[in-house]
Amino acid sequence: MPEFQTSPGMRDILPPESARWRQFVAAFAETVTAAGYGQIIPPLLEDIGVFHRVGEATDIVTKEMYDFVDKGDRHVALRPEQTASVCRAFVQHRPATPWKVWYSGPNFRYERPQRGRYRQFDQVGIEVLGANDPYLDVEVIALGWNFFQRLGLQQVHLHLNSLGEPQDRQNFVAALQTYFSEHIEQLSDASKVTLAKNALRVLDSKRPEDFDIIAKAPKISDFYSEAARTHFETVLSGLRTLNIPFTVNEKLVRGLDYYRHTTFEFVGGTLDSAQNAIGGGGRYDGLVEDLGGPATAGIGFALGLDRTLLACDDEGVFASVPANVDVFVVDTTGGNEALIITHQLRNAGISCDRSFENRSMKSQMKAADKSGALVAIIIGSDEVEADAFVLRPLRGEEQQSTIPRSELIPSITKALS
RNA sequence: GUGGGCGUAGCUCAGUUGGUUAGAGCGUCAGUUUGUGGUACUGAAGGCCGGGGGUUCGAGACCCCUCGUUCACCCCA
Repeated sequence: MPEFQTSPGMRDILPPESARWRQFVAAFAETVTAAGYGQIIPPLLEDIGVFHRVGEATDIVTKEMYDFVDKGDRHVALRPEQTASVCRAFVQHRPATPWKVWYSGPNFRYERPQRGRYRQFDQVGIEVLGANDPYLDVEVIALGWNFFQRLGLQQVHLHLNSLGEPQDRQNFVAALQTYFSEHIEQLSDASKVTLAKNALRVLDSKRPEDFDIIAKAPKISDFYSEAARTHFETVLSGLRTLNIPFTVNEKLVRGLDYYRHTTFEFVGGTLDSAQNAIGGGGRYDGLVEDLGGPATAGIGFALGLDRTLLACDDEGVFASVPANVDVFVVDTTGGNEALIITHQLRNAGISCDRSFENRSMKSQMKAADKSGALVAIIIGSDEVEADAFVLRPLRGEEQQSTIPRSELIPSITKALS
């Protein structure tokens, strides 16, 4: 074992896997920029207060944050997510609304690693600040849906719920608290602990012994105000109009107080139930306000790369490994010819590679094959003398041919087309 | 934070109730008569058997600790 390895929960993404990551982010960027979203690149590090506002006194903040005091005595933290940073940026810069942004990049949470869960993990996401319109909810959800379609994931399900207006939510939580307290003996031990902290999250329990009592619990839909019901129904009918299938799941909740109205999750059909959520989001108000800005409506979602790529593996999408280069230059004269030709090709926009350390021709041909190149250019002493090169197709039955140096670029361009 | 599984070559793994120079496949590199890849054959390089301590005449195998990894719990902004 080497002396130095990655820290727990951190890993290197090497080629060719890294190419998949790039494609993933590129596909997401194309999906959302086509809908008018601009990219925001917030810093990895924020004042810890930015994140404290997100979830006061939860495990999130108390145990799972990468925080430290910097050399200027500032208490800072590596961002555990990007929504809070986006809201902080909104307050700091006050852009015109609606402000539609997308992001991608690593986040950090000090958790015990397991399948699809790392301490440094990448997410992509979008947020829209300053518009409280159910059609925007539909747009945001539809963009997530479109993205999965674009990737080729067939088995993603959309789960949807509404938490109502703040007052609805508050009434509902009070009713839940009363109900669960009356039946506390029937709850699992873990859920008893959860109840003491947040009654809403008990609904989220995946423990079978809780299922019965949860099934009989008060329903959020009985607490909706007229406005909340109208908002939610507009969202649902919008999704139907776009032919986006969904399941209303009243157990889909968010523990944090500033969530309201629409919440949703994208669930991977092939993943185990305990960790099948590959992305989620919802409408939130109050977060911008908590960070010192004006009361501002917000909605967004984030998708985790790791779990989404697991789902891609399961469904066999994204499997093709792209070739490294189109052309491979084989030079048996020592390497100077390859130096010149690769330079010319690259300047002409043609991808190419070569061998180093003056290996045997056979060895260079092997490297050419492995590179995935479509053609090899072969230069030996004969070719140097004739001021020519051999163009050898590597895929298919075509014969090789000798071509004058002056026709390098046109001949290669033709061979690749 | 809690509990279980697993750490042997770059990778995937064998390794017999503890017994002498630790193996295979893949990969890498080099050859198979002089300038041609994929297939085949030959050969080579490459291991403090995760680390530390202990038991033993003897440990890759057994015990303890530790680190890493993995699965689950927990949590999930």
